[in-house]
Amino acid sequence: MVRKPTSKETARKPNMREAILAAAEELFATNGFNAVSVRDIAQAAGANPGSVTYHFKTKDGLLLEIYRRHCGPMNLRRSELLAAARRVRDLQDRLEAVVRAYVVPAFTSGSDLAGGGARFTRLRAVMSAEGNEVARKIIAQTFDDTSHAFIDAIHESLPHIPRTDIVWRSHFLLGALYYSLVTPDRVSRLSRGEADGGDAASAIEQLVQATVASFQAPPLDHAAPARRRPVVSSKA
Amino acid sequence: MVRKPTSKETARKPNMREAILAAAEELFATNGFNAVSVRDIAQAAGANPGSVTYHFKTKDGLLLEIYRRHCGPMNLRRSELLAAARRVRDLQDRLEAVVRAYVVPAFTSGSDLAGGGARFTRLRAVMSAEGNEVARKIIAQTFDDTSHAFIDAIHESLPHIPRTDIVWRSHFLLGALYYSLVTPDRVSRLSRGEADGGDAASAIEQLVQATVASFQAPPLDHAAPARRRPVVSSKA
DNA sequence: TGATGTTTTGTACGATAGTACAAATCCCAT
DNA sequence: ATGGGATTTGTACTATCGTACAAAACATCA
Repeated sequence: MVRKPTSKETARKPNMREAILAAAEELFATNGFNAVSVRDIAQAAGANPGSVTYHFKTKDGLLLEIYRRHCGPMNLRRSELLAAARRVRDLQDRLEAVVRAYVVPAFTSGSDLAGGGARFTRLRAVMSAEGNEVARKIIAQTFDDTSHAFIDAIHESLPHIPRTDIVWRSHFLLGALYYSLVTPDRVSRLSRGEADGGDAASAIEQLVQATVASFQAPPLDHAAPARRRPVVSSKA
Repeated sequence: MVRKPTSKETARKPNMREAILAAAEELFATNGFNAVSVRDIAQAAGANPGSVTYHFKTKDGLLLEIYRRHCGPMNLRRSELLAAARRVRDLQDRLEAVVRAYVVPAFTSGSDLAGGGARFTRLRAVMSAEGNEVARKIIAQTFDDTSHAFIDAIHESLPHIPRTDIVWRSHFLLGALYYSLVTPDRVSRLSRGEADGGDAASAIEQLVQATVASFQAPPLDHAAPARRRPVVSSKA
């Protein structure tokens, strides 16, 4: 009954619905789910609280729609980049390409929606931290496939590393990624202004290089920890 | 029946106060600050809602007290371990010791309080994600000194890496650390049961090794990205 | 024991939460 | 222009929030 594409393809007035989604996304990503009221969202969107109920029925429904809106495009983008990365010949280069395929869509727009994917990724980080039920369900059934695909791709590039280690390290990657989006100011602060934590390009490059190196670390499955070989040459 | 621990001194009945603190810590760390009501805390502690007000005045005051309770011991522990790590002769070993000195107290008890430091660290992760004001203030003025000390120590072991890169990578470390405590189940799930994300010893070992490798990655300050040399031998 | 200060209990209050719903408004095909 | 569905508005209801506060219960010491 909501469907009414009679003449002009889409809804004639997508403004309000979109504005509410954008406002909610921003507020949730910044303050968490529970700290933001429906009235806050409506006010930020220049809408009436009743409009939120009308379009999304409940507050949970609003969050759900935000996820639905982003998950598809973002995972699609990742799939494309991953497929391209898999075709890289050199194993070393391929590893970096795979990691980049995972990281880049999280920072840049996973879709054509304004604001880019960084906001949505920050939202995911916050929902994850809050243990939000709605988010947890969607995440597990939407992102686990993608995660497995990436883990497999990384494992291909590093066959001698146990899959378990790769899982841990890719988990660290996601944590680092989330945290970089949650508190970018901390980077600026600790670097005494020499780095800008909010600069996506820097964050991506730093994250990719650090992560590639972490994946390349020797496995630690063995009971007796093998003597690690020097990874950085002393040529300075 | 009960020995007398003291005559006057401090609280004669620390039970309730402690129970409230412990319950709040657990609930906040699991569900976030705003999702937990004072009544939830009181019920979990077997106390009356009024007791919370009596002991901590406000909900913010309760959170503040949780931080006060842990920050001191945890930073002390880190200082001790860092001082010991600094005395390690071999640069390679020292780097690992420094990273370990940062990671270990976050997982194991930062004090003698029941439950260990992991719960408090998880709490910090969640508060950070929610942008909690009370937490933000304490964090900046309590942990930044420690963070700088660790960054300096790492920089000592890796003089050829720009400080900016070290800041980024230690930021990633903290993010990975937080995320490991927030959603350990994801590790278990993605590894298909082969790894236990909740096992602190595994998490520490994996995190330390991955992080050490990431710190050792070549710097990327240069405009023209230098061709990275193979880090993993091709003997496999 | 009885007085005294501390802690716990019970309850109440104002504010705000999510949501429901009727009335008002808007847009487009007729 | 106009009728009718889609949207927006305004408002109200109930639940729960954080907090305050008086009374009850308790522990300690003269």
